Amino acid sequence: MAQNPVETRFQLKRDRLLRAAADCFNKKGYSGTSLKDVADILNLTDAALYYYVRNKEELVYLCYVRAADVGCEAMERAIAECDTGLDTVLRYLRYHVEIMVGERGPIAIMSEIPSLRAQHREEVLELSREHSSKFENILEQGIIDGSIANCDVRMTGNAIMGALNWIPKWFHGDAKMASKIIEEFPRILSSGLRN
Amino acid sequence: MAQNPVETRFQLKRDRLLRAAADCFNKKGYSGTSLKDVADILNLTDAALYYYVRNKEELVYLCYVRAADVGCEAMERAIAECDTGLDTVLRYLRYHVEIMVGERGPIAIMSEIPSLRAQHREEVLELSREHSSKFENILEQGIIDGSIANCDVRMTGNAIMGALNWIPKWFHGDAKMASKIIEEFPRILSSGLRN
DNA sequence: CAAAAATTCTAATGTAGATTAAAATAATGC
DNA sequence: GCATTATTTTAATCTACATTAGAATTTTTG
Repeated sequence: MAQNPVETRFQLKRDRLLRAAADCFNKKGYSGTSLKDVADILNLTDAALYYYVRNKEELVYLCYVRAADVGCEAMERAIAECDTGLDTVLRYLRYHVEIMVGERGPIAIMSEIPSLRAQHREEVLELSREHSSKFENILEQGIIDGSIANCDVRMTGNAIMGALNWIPKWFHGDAKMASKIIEEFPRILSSGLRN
Repeated sequence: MAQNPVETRFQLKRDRLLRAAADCFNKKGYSGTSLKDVADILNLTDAALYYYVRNKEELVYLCYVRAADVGCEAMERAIAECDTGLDTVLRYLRYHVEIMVGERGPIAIMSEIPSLRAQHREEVLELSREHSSKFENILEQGIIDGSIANCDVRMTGNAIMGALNWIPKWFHGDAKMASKIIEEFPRILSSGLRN
C-alpha cells in the first residue's frame, strides 16, 4: 500500500537515464558517447548524472543488468505460457523483441562487457551465461518433445542470440517497422529460408 | 611480374596490425583497447603504430574496410558458383564464416561506425549498405526461383546478418569449434528450428 | 512558511591514453 | 662498406572527458 515516493521517483529517473544511455551507446558507440551526450537527452548537466550513478563504468554496468533483466523476464513469461520447446522459443523471441522495440527500450547491446571492472564484468557474464544456458535448455526440451529439429543447441543458441542482440544496431524506433520485426523475426528463425 | 617488395612487406605488416587490432576490438571492446594493447601483440611500441596508420580512428576505419572486403569477397565467390538463391545464401554464409574463423580472421565487428569521422563513416556505411542490398537481392532471387520461402527480405537479411556479425563475440579461435560453426551455421539459418 | 532533504549546477581538477618530434636502430641497394 | 631508406624507440606533450567539491536551486515535509 505505502509505496515510497522518493525511492520511486529516483528509480524512475534513473531508469530514464539508463534508457538514454542505452540509446546513446547503441547509436554512437560506447567511446563515441560522452556523459554530456547522455545528459543532454535528459536536459541535465553531465555532472548531474553522478547523482544517479557512481561513474560511467557503473552506468554501463547498470544498462547491462537492465538488458539481462529484460531478457530474463521475456524468457520466464514464455516458459510459463508455453508447452512445446518450439512454442517457447518463438514466444520468447516475440516478447524479447517486443520489449526491445517498445517503450521499455532501447536495450543496450552488451558489446563492452570487457571494459567493466572485474566484479561487474563477472556478474554480467554470469547473467549472460545463465540466460544462454536457459535458452539452450529450451532448445533441448524442444528436441525431446519433437517440436524442434535435432541440432547443436550451443551453436543454434549463439546464432539466434546474435540475431537478437544485433537488432538495436539497425532498428531505431520506427513504430511501423517495429511490428514487422515482431511478426517476422520469430518466423524467420523458426522456419528458416527453405521453401 | 615485378612485385614491389617494399610495398608488399609494408602491407603485410599492416595487415597483421589490422588483424591484431580487430582481435583486440572484438575481445576487449573499442574503448577498452589502447594502442599499447595492440602494439603489445606485435611486440611494438604504441608509437610505432603511427608508422602504419595516421591515428586510431584510421585504424578502426581500415579494420572495417577490411571486414567489408572480406564479406564482399565471400559473397562474390558464392554468387559466381551457385545457381539457386538458397544455394547462394548458404554458400555465402559458409565462406564468410570460414574466413572469419580462419587464418584471415579475426574480422572486426562494425560496432563503432558512429565514432568514425564523417568521411570515413559515410564510406563504411556505403559499403555496408551495398552489402546488405546485394544480400537482399540474392534472397529475392531465391524467392523467384522458388528455392527460398516468401519472406520480408529486409527483415530476413537483417536477422541473418546479425547472427553473422555477432560470431566474433562468442567465437575465439578454438579450431575444433570453428568447423562446427562452418557446418552448423548455414544449416540453422536455412532450415530454422522446426522439425 | 521555515527547515530539511533532494536535485542540479558551476567551476575546477585529474588522468589515461592518443599523438608528436626527433633520435636511434635496422634493413637495403649499390 | 657506405649511403639511403625503412622501421622503431624514447621522451615529451596535448587534450578530451571523466570526475570532484561545493554552492545554488528546487522540492518536500511538518
